[in-house]
Amino acid sequence: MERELESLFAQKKLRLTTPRREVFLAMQSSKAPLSISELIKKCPISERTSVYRTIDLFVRENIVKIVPIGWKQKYELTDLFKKHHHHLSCTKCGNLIDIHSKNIETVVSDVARENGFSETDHTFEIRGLCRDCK
Amino acid sequence: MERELESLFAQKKLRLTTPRREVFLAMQSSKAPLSISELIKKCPISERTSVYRTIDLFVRENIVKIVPIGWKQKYELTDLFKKHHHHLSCTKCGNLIDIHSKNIETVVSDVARENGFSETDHTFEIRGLCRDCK
DNA sequence: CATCTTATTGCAACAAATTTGCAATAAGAT
DNA sequence: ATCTTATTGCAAATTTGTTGCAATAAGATG
Repeated sequence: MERELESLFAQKKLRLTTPRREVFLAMQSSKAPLSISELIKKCPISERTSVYRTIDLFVRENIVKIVPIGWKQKYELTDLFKKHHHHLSCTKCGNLIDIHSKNIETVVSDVARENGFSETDHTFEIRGLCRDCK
Repeated sequence: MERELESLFAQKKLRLTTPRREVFLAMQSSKAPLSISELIKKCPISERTSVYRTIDLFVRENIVKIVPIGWKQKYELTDLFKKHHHHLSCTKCGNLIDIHSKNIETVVSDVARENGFSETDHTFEIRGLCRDCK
């Protein structure tokens, strides 16, 4: 998997540097999406500035995507690394549940088609109380 | 409708001040959701600070809700003032299309129920190219 | 393996966005 | 018309994000 990273970067002709490795591993080891400030905390070896630059790079290179979670922008690995999914977000305990729903995807493409839209990306989130909190 | 505003505020026991009136009217007169900086520009009478405070209040009071649009946080009046809808967002021309889809709502409640979630709110956006841009 | 080239880093300085404290003001109650 | 107190405007502080540049280290080359 360290292996995997190397070939990924080689393929994209990007240098595999310390901050890039650190940021990628931080993202990979987190079960939930991370905000920039969380990411900066999780990457103590790298300068703040480098984390910003790295995450920008990762977004451009389609390694990481931006997801809006509970009204904040967060980052998570793209579908290349993690199966496409959406989130249920508990507003009480803050927990996130990953969901994989065929129906959501169907609605997305139906709505896009009906409106003559060529979809590149979509966002879906449900907020509320989870089983335990309600 | 100015009438409407007054009774709304009276009901919530909030003072109807100049910044609150200005922010509300700005939101109401805009067809698309607004970012804070757009809102500040649209509210020249009120201090920047007051716009921040007002929008926070409006969110707390469920007058305004936050919507993620094209990776930015924007604000728009809640369903109390504008029929519930979602957005198609063109990444080329920046245009927004409002959509009212029964199917989306169905999927939302199905998914929530299946996961023992009691839904309070949800987010849905499709990004891509609109009819004209593709 | 040593050397070379050049992308990337760290740091410091800057700029922008957001928050806070507080005295002055003005809503709305009496 | 007066009083009480929430809210405002303003200035200062803080936090968040950006930029320029010299030093460094990836990875290419011989």
